[in-house]
Amino acid sequence: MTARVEHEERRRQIAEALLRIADTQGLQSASMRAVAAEAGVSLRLVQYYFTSKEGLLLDALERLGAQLQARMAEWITAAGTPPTPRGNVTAVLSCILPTDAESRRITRTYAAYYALVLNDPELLAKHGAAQPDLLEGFLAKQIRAAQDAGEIDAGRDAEMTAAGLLAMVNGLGSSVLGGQRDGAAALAVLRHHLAELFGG
Amino acid sequence: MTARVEHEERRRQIAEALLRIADTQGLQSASMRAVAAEAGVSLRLVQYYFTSKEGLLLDALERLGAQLQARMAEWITAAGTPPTPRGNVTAVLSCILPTDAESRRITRTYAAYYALVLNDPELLAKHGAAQPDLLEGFLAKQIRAAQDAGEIDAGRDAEMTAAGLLAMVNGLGSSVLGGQRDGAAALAVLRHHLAELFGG
DNA sequence: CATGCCGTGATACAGATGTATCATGCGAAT
DNA sequence: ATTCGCATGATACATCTGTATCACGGCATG
Repeated sequence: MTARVEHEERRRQIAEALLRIADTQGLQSASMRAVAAEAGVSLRLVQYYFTSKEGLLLDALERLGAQLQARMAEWITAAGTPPTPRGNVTAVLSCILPTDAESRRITRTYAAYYALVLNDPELLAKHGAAQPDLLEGFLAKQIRAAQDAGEIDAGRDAEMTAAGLLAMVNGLGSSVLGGQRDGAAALAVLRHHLAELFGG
Repeated sequence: MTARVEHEERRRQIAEALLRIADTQGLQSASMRAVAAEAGVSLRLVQYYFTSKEGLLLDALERLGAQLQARMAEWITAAGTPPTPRGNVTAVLSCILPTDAESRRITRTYAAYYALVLNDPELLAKHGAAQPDLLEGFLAKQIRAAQDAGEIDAGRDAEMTAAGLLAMVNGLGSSVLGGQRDGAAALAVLRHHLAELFGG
């Protein structure tokens, strides 16, 4: 009936169905059956292409990470040529903030995974959890470059500043998802601090 | 058999059992039966003192909020007399960071609730969700006081600075819970930014 | 003394969930 | 042409979950 279907394509289809559910209803609601229905396939197929639910969750998480990375790359190139440290930092940080539909989606879904990982630390181990550290390193490098160019006071600690900025953006994102403020207000807070770090 | 037991005491006992489970195993694992077992009572009693699970969750959340508030009050008074704006800000922010057992517990449990609220926004409505805003207002007031005293550059926007600091602390807390860094490192980042805001 | 409510236990119920099993059709290789 | 493995469907199973029901002993109030 089916003639050797492409596995990767089916896996993508199913994993993205899970991400869609995680975004709109939370990971709690992402049961095997719900994912199957969302993907338009039978429960059996979800079992077939992903042996266990844990496998499905991990695969979808990797795809989510790739999506975020792609978005960051886009925002960096859109920041103008030639790339400047300030442009890169601004692009990466604003791109994480839930300001438009896609970033809201990504942020919400990441938050759902975060909660999952908190009480199932083994899951974290099975996933390359180095992403935040890489980002922090990238930011620190940009800040050092800006210091060398005289745009930022050389007395500042680049690593500390990078860590603080990234944490602030994460916190701002949480406040947006929690309904405490909207994306524009969060962006304003970020811009304010960036303006204070680089020249006004 | 029982002779008119004190309701409030039983409710406290049960709600704290839920908080204990939420801390150690996550809210997912806090089923009615698990809470009953942890509290050392029968399932029926949990049902009796809290009609529904939602009621139990909300009650426990209020208690958690009270615990955090008490901790902040302690840390503020421990910051020295007379209270200074810088002392207050430092106390409140460091007190939220998961650096010791109790703050880890509170932060973890709040994170669990945060995930719950994300995909069940009605729950948020039934709970006084103004807490973060109040905190932000308090911080902004302290910062303005420091500005009046000449400790902070008067050109800064107090509200933006307060929002940024609070978000940063939340983000740092998440990174600690996620295992990216330990409490001491998070505290160092916070201290670095506070030193930059106030004089070194 | 009788009546009725309060606190508690045991158990039932319906639904959901992850996973396993059995079956079947189709295409390719021998 | 037969055989075998891949892709898929239907269904079963054991477990857990929140909630509801039935029952019963004790204490206070009439």
